[in-house]
Amino acid sequence: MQANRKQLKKLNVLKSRSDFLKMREGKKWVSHGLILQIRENGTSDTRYGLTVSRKVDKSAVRRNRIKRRLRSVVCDVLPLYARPGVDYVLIGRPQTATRPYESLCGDLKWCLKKTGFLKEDAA
RNA sequence: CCAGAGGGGCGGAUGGCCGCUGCUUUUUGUAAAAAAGGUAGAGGAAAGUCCGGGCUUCACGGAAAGACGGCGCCGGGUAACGCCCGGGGAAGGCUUCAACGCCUUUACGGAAAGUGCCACAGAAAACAGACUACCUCGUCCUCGGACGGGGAAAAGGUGAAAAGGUGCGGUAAGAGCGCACCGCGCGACUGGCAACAGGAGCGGCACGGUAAACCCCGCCGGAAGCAAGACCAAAUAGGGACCGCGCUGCGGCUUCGGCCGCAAGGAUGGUUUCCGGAUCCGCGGUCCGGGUAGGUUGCUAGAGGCAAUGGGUAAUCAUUGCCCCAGAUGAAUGGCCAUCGCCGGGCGCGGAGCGAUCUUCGUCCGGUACAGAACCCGGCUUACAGCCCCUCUGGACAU
Repeated sequence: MQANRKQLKKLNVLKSRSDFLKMREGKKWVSHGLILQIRENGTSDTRYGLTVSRKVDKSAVRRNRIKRRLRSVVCDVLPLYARPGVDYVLIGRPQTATRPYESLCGDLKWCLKKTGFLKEDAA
């Protein structure tokens, strides 16, 4: 289920604060391990961003671990299952640090399916 | 061997698949860049942001004073410190008949520069004091008391603290009133760089505590911070300069290029027309400066590490040699998995022992901390699963 390298290169990172604020206009779906915000960006690029606020965990070490696991999930799932030309923002939850990795990948696919952005040709 | 105290150190390992950031090599490519390989990549506290610096900007630069803030035994270390090391004083604890000694703590300058405060109790508490009881004199009388004058700080009671303590002399009773010892103050002189220590002799004893109360004295401090600062600079709006075309009427001004005000007109908008209203009064092009998003830089070779030798009780310093050791920026240094360590507990076989119990090995379960560089150093404080080393104390065993 690993994505190959060519597909990974298409992923860009959301950086500016205004991009994140625009995500409020898009769709949102909550799963057990993560929250997905989704919005079409009008280009052919697939972009993603991560949000783990201080509300989730006060410890910077555990917040960084949550972000690293989410980034890994994004690299494994998005190139294969997500439609291009869309911005994705994953929001961490306290359970993200301890939930099994396979379940986290399943959570992201579930959110894609529920928001209607799952790629049609992916099984 | 076990337990405790103090000091110092370490802060899991190996492998597989897939990734991230910097530097670098080769190949491809006009270039941008891409691919493959190599190499480096979180901490003892990176944390809290509490002190001290470097660095940057502000004031042209410097000095002094005042205000404000901080610090405060002495000597040393340091770029500097409120930090560190050594020493001294004081307080507390242990041992001891006691001293000596050992350990711990310590914002520890000045109370004869001045001001303030010292509750309650008590007769009296800071220019300190006669309540009871003591001694004596006088008067009265119911003959042992009452009242009045005086002497006395020895006794009682109060308090955190009561005018040096004990003994002898002395006295009407007493009192450093006198003497001895102890305490206290001043102190020649001696030791020490100093803080300070010892102390001949002198003084009948006065001069309470509190400065984390005001204050006084000495020393230090300009302010803000890498979101500092420097550079490049899109879109949009707005500013300025120049060029080309356009510029109705009236009035005013004029440096004769034009400009301003009013009216008319035009443009925008609406499916069309008319009426009314709103907004605007030039349009196009080129260039310039400020400056936002964004980007580059500052950004890691430094009060740097490691080793040896030497000086010093130590903190630490000097010399020589070797080494280059994170630079991210919605923020890299990882994600997943396997095996093994380490610690705790259960079970099983075996071993030691009379026994309590201890233990090799195997197996199962649980745990494996605190915590993430953000310009960089020196400290302090706080958090921390476990493990190792040294010193001391107590206990057990053996001799």
